[in-house]
Amino acid sequence: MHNAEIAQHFDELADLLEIQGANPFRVRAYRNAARIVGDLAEQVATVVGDPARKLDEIPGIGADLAAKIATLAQTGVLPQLEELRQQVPLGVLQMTRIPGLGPKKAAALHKELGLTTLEQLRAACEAGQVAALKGFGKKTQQAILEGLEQVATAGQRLLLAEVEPVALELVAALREVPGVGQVEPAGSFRRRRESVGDLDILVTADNSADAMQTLADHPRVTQVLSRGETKMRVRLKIGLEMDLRVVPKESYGAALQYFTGSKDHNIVMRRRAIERGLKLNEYGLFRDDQPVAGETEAGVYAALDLPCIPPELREGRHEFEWAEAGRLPRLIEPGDVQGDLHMHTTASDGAASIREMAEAALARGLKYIAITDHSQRVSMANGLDATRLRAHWREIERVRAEVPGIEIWKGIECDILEDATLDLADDVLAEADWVVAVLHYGLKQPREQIMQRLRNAIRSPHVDAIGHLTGRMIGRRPGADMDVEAVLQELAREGKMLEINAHPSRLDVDDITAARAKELGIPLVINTDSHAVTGFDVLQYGVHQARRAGLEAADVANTLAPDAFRQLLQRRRPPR
DNA sequence: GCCGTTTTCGGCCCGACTGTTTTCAGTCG
Repeated sequence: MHNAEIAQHFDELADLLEIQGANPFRVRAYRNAARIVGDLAEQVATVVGDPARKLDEIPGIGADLAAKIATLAQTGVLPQLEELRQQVPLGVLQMTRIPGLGPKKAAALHKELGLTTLEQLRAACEAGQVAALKGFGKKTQQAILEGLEQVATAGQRLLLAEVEPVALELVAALREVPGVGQVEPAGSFRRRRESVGDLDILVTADNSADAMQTLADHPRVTQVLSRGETKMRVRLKIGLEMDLRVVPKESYGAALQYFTGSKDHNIVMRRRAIERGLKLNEYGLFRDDQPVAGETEAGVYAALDLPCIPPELREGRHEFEWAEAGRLPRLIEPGDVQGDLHMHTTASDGAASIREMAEAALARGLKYIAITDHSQRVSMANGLDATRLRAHWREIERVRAEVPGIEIWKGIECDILEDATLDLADDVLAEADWVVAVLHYGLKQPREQIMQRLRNAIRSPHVDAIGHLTGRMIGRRPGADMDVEAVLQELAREGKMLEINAHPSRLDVDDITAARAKELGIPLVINTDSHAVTGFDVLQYGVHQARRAGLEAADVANTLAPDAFRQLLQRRRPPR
């Protein structure tokens, strides 16, 4: 069983235990374990099979959880979970997805009214039975009825790039409000996660009323869900919920730290505060109610003996370990990138010519690009066969003279076919300056066939890098089933590069895989996969993903100057 | 269920808002 599935099992176990009223800290241990396993780059199944490796050496995993992980990895079944599923009906678990209904209330509905499905819950609400229950009332009953509708059209996470324009618009509107000081988006948006589940915006002001009214009246907002003195929650038209928090300016740093999260990161921060006889909350860092820090984020970290950890690293993974050891990476920045090695032109499915792409890249400060149109298999995208490709490359050579100041490389995005061969012959690929090999078709093939395809591609002397490794589309389709660790080992062995595809719906490879690639010394390349001159704008998303992986400029090959990149390529290429 | 230069037992992050309550539990982030 894969890590992601193991994580899901532990989360479900935690949900079920919570409904049964188990010790909340025990529940947290399971949730913790779900997150830890989900974040592991390596498949636990391989660790379990290795007698030299021990799962319970991972912080947060003790003897008991290690045994349960091993059971799940090997058998795919956890007896304790099966037993809980018998005891708690699925419908009761589903009730906790209704906003405002938590494990306690769901358990009460089950116990007091014998409800086991969402349909029964609806009927009980309509019959007025729920309002009569102790701890419930008319408003709760009405909220459940409305919540049942929402569960049907469940609020999905949105892509970071979908949320960004709306967030920036709301920030701009709040900055206009008289009396408002700083306005800053926080939460997973500030951590630059690939998708955002809800938006958090922090405001400093002595009086929250005007900021809250501005938000309530904003055309992007459809409904005010709750509104207090310092906190307001609204629903946005794009389908996301948003929290507005208002704090005084002396609390800005502490509040920004707190609302940026992640939850796991903050738990460690607060524990550090306690260890030092301090208390940390969103208003500041206090010793005996006297403020020690709070105005700036850096001040809060410094008072806890830490450098200011970049938001992208605040996931409760390795950031504290790195910070303590003085090994916090100097994260890559968008301006570090000098080349872009994955883009399309009108020769296949792009919207711009070679020259237009080169000029747009030059205008953005790039020093080199590789034109990588599709290979013939991608007929839908007008993919190139050998003849057309060679003509295209001659055209590239011609355009080089027209656009000085930028190097234009003859590249190809070569499909790795379903039968594990490459879409173009070796003699053609050998003429390319840059070959990025990718999976487009047959993503649902069995894992072993996918692995065979990737192995063959990586071992080809003509392939320089693997592009959008899994083929996933975030929130729309999963990637191909593969043993990522084995792929990375193969890349490291063969000295090949790995792409971080910057397109916001791909961001493939993800942060965890990129971090593991760095550990193995595999050079990453961040590419935009542009299909138009505006395509270059997505570079920042790839860089943010790299930052979340803890990558420095030195870990990303296309931060090199053109000559240095070419040398790196030559060193890593086997003789052709 | 995890963890230990305060501890192998007894802790485990902290506060806002709502609704149902007359002082607080549940939910959420």
